[in-house]
Amino acid sequence: HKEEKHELDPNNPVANWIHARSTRKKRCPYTKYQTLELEKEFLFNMYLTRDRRYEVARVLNLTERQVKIWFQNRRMKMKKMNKEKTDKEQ
Amino acid sequence: VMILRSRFLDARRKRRNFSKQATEILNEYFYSHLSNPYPSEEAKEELAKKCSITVSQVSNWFGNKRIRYKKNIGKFQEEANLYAAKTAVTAAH
DNA sequence: GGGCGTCGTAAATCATAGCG
DNA sequence: CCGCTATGATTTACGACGCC
Repeated sequence: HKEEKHELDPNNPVANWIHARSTRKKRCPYTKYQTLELEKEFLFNMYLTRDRRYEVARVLNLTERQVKIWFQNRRMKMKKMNKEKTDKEQ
Repeated sequence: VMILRSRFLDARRKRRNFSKQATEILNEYFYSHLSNPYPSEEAKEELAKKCSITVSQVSNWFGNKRIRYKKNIGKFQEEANLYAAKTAVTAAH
């Protein structure tokens, strides 16, 4: 489930690969404090309510979108860690 | 507490480079699928088994390989030729 | 039907293995 | 032993698609 429009260029195989959109925001590592607070919030609950998200974003000086995506990524990380843990036990 | 936990998590970054044979297998797949180096989940599982590493590690390897190859195709030209020749030989048999 | 969910990934960055 | 770079892993940010 992953196809984007692209034109063929036999001389450059890379031309067929997925391109990042030029409008994409550059990755900006969060501070220790921001990460710590996000982790605490995640410990409290894995899913954010609308106003909890607003509050966290305000306090940490992040956008609501960044907070939403951070939680999505954090849930994926947890899932991966759980899988590795259960895989190891079999 | 969180500090200790984060140190513990960072400790997981301890790693060894993959074996020569594993790298060989991954590179063979990569260069023989250069026009679309995105192994399916099943292909990843097979590669993981052959390389004695996890599926996650296979995904990491392809992610790193794609971006590093794309960033500097010239640097990998020799390697690309090597594996192209190698797969040509095995195909001839 | 817009907004949030997962999934797979790009790209940058981190941490260190290991070579010269 | 040391500095540097190659390499494996982790962290942000998003597109594609799903569901309600």
